[in-house]
Formats: sequence, structure tokens, C-alpha cells
Amino acid sequence: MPRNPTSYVILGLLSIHPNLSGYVMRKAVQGSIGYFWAESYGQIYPALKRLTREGLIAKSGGESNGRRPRQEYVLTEAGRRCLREWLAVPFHDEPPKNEFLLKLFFAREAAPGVAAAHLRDFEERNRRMLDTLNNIEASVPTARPSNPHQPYWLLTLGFGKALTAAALAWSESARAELTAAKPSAAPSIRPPKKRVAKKTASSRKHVVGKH
Amino acid sequence: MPRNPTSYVILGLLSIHPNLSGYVMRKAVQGSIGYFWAESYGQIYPALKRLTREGLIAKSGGESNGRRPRQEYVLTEAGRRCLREWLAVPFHDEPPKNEFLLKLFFAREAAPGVAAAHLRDFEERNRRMLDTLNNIEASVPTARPSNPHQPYWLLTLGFGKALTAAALAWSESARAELTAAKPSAAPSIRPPKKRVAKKTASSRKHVVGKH
DNA sequence: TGGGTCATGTAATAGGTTACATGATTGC
DNA sequence: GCAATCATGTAACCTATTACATGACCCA
Repeated sequence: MPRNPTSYVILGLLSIHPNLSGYVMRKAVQGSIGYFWAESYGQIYPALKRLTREGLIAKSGGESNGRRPRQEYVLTEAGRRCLREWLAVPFHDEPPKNEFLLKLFFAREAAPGVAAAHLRDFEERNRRMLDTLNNIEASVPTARPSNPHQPYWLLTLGFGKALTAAALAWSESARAELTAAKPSAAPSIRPPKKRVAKKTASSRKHVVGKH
Repeated sequence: MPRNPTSYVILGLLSIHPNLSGYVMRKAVQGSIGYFWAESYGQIYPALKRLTREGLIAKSGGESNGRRPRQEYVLTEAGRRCLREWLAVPFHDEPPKNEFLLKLFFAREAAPGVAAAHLRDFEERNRRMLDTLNNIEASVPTARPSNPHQPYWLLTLGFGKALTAAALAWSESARAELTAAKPSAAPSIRPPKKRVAKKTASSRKHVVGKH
């Protein structure tokens, strides 16, 4: 019986830390794997119900400290087995849909300045993201014992940093290229000295836009 | 009236090259923006129908050279306006869901070797991707006139190359870190000289896995 | 008393994949 | 003849977001 990604996120979180409620799972996703994953309540709560019904997780007494009592969950043995099996099967990577790149690709049709604006926006967001990731890194204890999951967390964090930094570097050079290549709206006679002029290129058999 | 991303992809493609059929649109997506976007026939054909009904595109005589006649489409003026408007609104970037990173993050629960296997797999896929992108780049004419969309294509291609290269570099160092950090299954007494030992770290307020 | 956050959930809708059906043509 | 590719489309299903409903507690 195939299960959706949300289910595995839940199983994974419970494998790291028992007794989580739907609410804190959502928060945990945002706070730890938010760089490459997202879950909404509309996904989590139904999944919790289903997983309970199927015996992969079980309700554990929700501690109600003054507040509304939280329904908490723990992994069952079946749940742990299920998680392990899923972890072992090869991942599939569909191309991540990137609306920013989509708009950039079609940007010739846009009003002048639109592409540059998106690029600035992109750059800014990456700058903030890199900041966030660095803060996370700084908040991690470098101390010896730590916890057994930490090596893997460090790897994903490192990935986030590396890719964000690369995106940032690219967007800076892209901005330069763009302003250099587009001095006026009608570049027909000698586009005045491209400054950056990095040799990049594009496009395969290109059904669309044969050159 | 809000439209789905697929619609804008169609409008965008037709803005670059008129007279495309659903079939070649799919191919064009794979061949040009496949690095960061995907569309299935199940999305494209209904979208074509709807866009035609709404007057954003129109059927253009499908040329039937021996084969089954293809239904081709062109942009209408309303379609072009609609595309322009969409291009101008800020993009929203949801975190791209990355199953590889998800499995890596939870990998402590997996059987030994699983994380390393995924990493090798990831590395290999990125290597192939970089190859593909380089081939695309090589096939682009460096000649002067070219076509007006090319600067934007070059930017997205450059992005793909930069990010893939960064992912590749990361995965190589990650593999080294992983093998260094995990000599046996129970690293409790002095994990023998980590070789790479790049200072990375992880995790924010971390509801899950407080250290 | 009003806004923020804690906390759980449902319903409507949108977005997207997969499998299937159909049939022609090309190349081995 | 058979497999692959061209080419269009539909139906069933899964995935996911958004808005909404509910209510308590905290703090200013």
C-alpha cells in the first residue's frame, strides 16, 4: 500500500523525536527541513488519522499543560519498518518547478525592466536565505556528544548553504550580464561594449526558437 | 480569472514560436526548460482547450504532412497581454520538494550504507545533468545575430550549470564527510581522525531533536 | 476587549500524474 | 509483422493549498 510523502515525513519526525502533535510537526518541518520541504495542516492532520488507522503510529497521552490538550503520537514497530523500507528505495527527482526561472526564460515578451526586477528580487531572497542558514549553523553545538542524527542534518544544511551561495553568485553575474546586453530597447547597431561577456550559451535541438 | 502555470507555459512557448501543437509543446518543455519545469499531456491538452475557449490562443491550420494532422495554435492579442501581465507579477518561491534531501535528513534510521548509496546516486545524476547542459551550451551558435530570446535562455542555462556544479561539488565532499564520520555503527569512543572535517553545522530552535 | 498564538480539524478547489484508448506511420 | 514514434485525448486518482470553523489562553 503506497503512501504519500507527507506520511513519511511524519514517520521520520517521530523516529527522531517521539510524542509530537500535528501542530508541532508542522512547526518542526518549517524549522528544520523548511529549506527543501513544506507541509500544510490540510496534509498533516488527515495523514495522522490514516497512519493511526493503519497502525503505523499510535496516540500517546497528550500532555495538557493548561492549554488545550495536544494529541501526540509515537511510532509503532510497523511504522518504523515502513520508514526504513522507504528510506532504502531510490529517490526520484522530478525537476523542481521554478517559477522564477520560468519568468526569466520568457522575459523577452515582458516590459523592459521586468527581468531585472525579478533578478533583484531573487538575489535578495537568496541573501536572506543564506543568512537564515548561517544563523542555524551558528546555533548548533560543536560539542562532542551531540545527537546521532546530527551528521545527516549537517549534510542537508551544508547542501542548502552551498546551493544558496551558488544561486546568489549566479544572480549577481546575471544582473551584470543583463544590464550589459540590454543598453536600450532596440540593440541593433553595435551594442556598446559588453562588460561581463562571460561565454555562456543555450538550447538543444530546440523545437521552440530555432536559431 | 486566475490560470494555472501550465497555461502560462503554453502562452510563453507560443510567444517564442507560433504554430505549435500540444505534442511539440511537451517536447519543447522537456528540451528547453526541462531542467526546472515539466508538463504532462494530461495538463497540456485540457489547458489548450480552455485557453482556446477563453480566446487567449486560437487554432491555426494544422499542417498534415502525411501524418495525422496536428492541431496547432497561435497567440491572440488577448493571450499576449495575459502573458505580459503574468510576467510582471512577482514570482513566489515555495521550497522545492526534494526527496533526496528528505531521505538524507532521516537517514539515521536507515540501514547502514543507504545514505551513501543515495549520495552516489545523486552525484551520478548531477554529473549526467551537467553533461547534458554542457552539450546544450556547445550546440548554441555564438554567432552575432541570433535570436532575441537567446540572452534569457543563456541566463537560465547558466543557472542550471552553476547550480548543478555546486550540487556536484557538495555531494563529493559530503560523501567524504560521511565515510569519515561513520567508521563503524557505534561511534562512541574517539571516532578515528575525521579527514574532511569541514566546519558545517545544523538546525535552529529544533523542536525535533533538541541537542 | 482585542489581537496573537496555540491547537485541531474539514471542505472546496486546484494542480498534477498515470494509465489507458485510439490509430497512423516509419524503420528494421 | 512488430516495435517505436507520432499524435490527441480522457478518466481516475492522488497531491496539495486555501479558506474556514472552532475555541481556549495570554498579554497589553
